[in-house]
Amino acid sequence: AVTPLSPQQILSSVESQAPSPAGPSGCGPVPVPMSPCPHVPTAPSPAGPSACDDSKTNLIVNYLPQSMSQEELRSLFGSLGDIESCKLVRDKVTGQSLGYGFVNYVEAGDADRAIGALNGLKLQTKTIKVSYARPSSASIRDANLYVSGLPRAMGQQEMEQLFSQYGRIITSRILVDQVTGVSRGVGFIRFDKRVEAEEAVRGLHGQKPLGAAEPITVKFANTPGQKSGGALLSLCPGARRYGTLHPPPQRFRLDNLLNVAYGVKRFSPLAIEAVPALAGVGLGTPGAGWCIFVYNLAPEADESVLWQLFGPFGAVTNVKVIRDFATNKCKGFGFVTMTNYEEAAVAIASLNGYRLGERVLQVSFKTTKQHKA
DNA sequence: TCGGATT
Repeated sequence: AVTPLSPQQILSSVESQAPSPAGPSGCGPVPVPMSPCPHVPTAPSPAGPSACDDSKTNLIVNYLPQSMSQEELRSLFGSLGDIESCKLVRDKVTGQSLGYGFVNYVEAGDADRAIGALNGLKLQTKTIKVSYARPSSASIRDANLYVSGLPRAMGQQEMEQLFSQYGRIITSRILVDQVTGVSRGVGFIRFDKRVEAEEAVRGLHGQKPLGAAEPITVKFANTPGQKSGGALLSLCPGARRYGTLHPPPQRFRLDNLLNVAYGVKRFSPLAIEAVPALAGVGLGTPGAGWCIFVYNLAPEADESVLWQLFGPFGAVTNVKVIRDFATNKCKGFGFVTMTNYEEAAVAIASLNGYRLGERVLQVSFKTTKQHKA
């Protein structure tokens, strides 16, 4: 039972925020699936060409803060006019906000004013995007592509230029390293139409961009919500069978940090997002985190070892054992991604030099890929 | 002895 914030409360909370850490696209790091408008007449519409035309009243709102509820969305947009319907899109399984929603006004003029008034509004750590929703249609579904192997020097504009020959691009993004801002060589392209995306896969998958050393891969993106498996294991890292290992006596906790630094009385997602230094490190920020290199794993080592070693130190979002392709044996190293810097640092300090059977682990933050001399 | 990557 959360009391919805009034628009004034939401807006006033904006004033105390630091500027949004916008990426190259000028937008926050939330997932931005563009989905068809959920406002679809279920009954045959009455005669008349404009009877079911929402194109001038129905808005899609992207980059909503994770914590914003449908009621808050309605409250914010309701301040600009009467709302016919309002829908925050949530994950089917978890009920978590997917960070976007739809607002359908009664009057087209209000929708137009809402774009002018609310597009670009900073809410907590996000900069919301307000635009007309495209009509719901099967042809715009599954039009989102995942691209990897991009040259590090390629920017968003350049990537769009490469793909735009296949159709109208709705959104694009290149993922960047959270510290250096350097491209991670992977990105997303959403086309207006699925057939355009299909053509782009046919035309660009395995191709080398002009001047590039490596070919890119182009495939349909995973639907948001499917995470890399095993995350739940980190919640029950009970195993101690690798010897005496002492998890940090003093766990670093977000709520403690907040209490100390900001005098916040209790833990809440809203409070996390209100703290600039912690922005984007909460739950639901896939792809972010601190990557840790683990060396001297046994050939038989598997992912569960890494979960068990690192889980006690805090939030682990991903683990990976690197294996030889032919033998499927571990090549002696692996990677662990942890959400919080402090927890990662404690894990490294605790596990570097840790004896695992006959082996002594070397654990450090991952370095940048070394290139040959 | 530092991958592949999924907003």
